[in-house]
Amino acid sequence: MSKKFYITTPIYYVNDKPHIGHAYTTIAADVLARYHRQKGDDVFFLTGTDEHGAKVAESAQKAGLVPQEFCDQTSALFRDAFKNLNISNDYYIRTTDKRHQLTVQKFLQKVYDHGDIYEGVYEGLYCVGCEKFLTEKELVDGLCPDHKAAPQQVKEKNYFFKLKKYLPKVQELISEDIIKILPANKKNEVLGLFRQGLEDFSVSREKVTWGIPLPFDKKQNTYVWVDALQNYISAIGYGDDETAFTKWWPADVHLMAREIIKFHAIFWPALLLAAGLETPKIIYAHGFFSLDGKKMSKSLGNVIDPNELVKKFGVDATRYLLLTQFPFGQDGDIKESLFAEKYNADLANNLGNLVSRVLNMVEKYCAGQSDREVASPILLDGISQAIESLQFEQALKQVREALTSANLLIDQTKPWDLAKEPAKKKELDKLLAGLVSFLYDIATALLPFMPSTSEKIMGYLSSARIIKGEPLFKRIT
RNA sequence: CGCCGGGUAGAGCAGUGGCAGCUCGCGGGGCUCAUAAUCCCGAGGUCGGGGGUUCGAAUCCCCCCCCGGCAACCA
Repeated sequence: MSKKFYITTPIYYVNDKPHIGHAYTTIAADVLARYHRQKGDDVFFLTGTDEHGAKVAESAQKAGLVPQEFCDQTSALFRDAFKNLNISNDYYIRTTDKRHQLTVQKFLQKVYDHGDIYEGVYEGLYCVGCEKFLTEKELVDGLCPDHKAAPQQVKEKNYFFKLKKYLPKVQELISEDIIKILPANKKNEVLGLFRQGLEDFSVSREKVTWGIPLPFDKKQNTYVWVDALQNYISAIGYGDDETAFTKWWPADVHLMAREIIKFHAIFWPALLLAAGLETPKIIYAHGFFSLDGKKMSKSLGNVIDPNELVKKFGVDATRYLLLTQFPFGQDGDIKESLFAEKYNADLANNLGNLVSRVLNMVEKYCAGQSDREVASPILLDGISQAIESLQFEQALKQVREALTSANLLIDQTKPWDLAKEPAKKKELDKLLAGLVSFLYDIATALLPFMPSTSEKIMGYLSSARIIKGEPLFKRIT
């Protein structure tokens, strides 16, 4: 019986265009999804877009669109970007989907009936011009930066979730790794949040018009985070398709960037407990990019569009380059100028050229005939282990090292000399068969990372008459 | 004392107790199957600073300096 594997990315807020950070998380999730499929697991891989909230409504207005149209447009940008990156998600959820909205209402009703949502008062600084609450941080000299006006202290009726009631339980689940938070330093960070103290949080907004109405008070809309988190259960049929839901839930991995870990590690499990559901197994928070030492931000104008990378390097190289910049769990700096360098060194020279030289020799010296041997468990096991612990750069490093040693082996054994002596034909055949098998293993290992390249290599090697073919990665000059 | 990262060769980064490594770049050499690719040798490091633990520290502990991020609604 095959194991089920349910993996998610965060759903991306449509207030922004897809950038390299979105691509990074989604590619990583895709690698895991493809790896598990390759292993024979039954995989459900979810990604999508988060579309409600005041900011979206505001952006829509600026764009001269009604919110739904605006969301349709931006959500499509994400969908296209992921298609470009060869992302193999099984479902693409949008929080404006009818099915999702119904789920959110069912879920909240359940929590409400359970007595864990109560009426309270939200107090904050409200800017009439923006028609929304501002945080202290957003203010400039105590004024709204857009309207140059002092915000008013305003109270509104809100519904609150009894987070505090569930904190001890959630803390226990995290401490005991029932909810496993990775990497380990992120677990410590989350446990630190418990020590600093956490308050009940508001699950609704009275003045935000673009959202899902609360089932028990239609005048209020669901707070966007509460809405968003539930994508993980609505996508697999909570309250709608019990068979599917039972099959997939709980999630095996929620993958995300580190800035949203609190919502996933604390708020989300607490809400799930209140609704009587299981908590996710692993919450993995990866690092952030900085670009040339600067924080990636729209105002600095240093945001990289993943579509541009794909145009320049191709899909597989883009996937490879993003995952090999720095260890997955940490933050790291990247320089766009180094991409081409790494592309040439690792992909064109090391991998691409090795494939070329092997294929060419088989074509020339063996009339395109070569037998393949069985896979080498040592190489593949090491790589599997690295992938399962989400050490993608480690996995790819092992591939790189293997390629280097194969290049060395060719130089040492000099097949071109063997080819000159008919007496050594057998030795030559055996050598090349070994290399062909080796490349097949490499292609197997690379399948989750670079699916098209991997298939291309396998195709070349499996052909009845092996020929040199086209270079896998052309050098960039 | 707010919390969390980071500071390792010219550049970019691995490495969490046992001779300091990888990629690029640089200098020299080899090979010719291959995408001017590949392979070998070499130069280049007080592992931010100081103190401590240890037979042994980039790695563990303490103090300090510098850089970045987070600090309740930021996807």
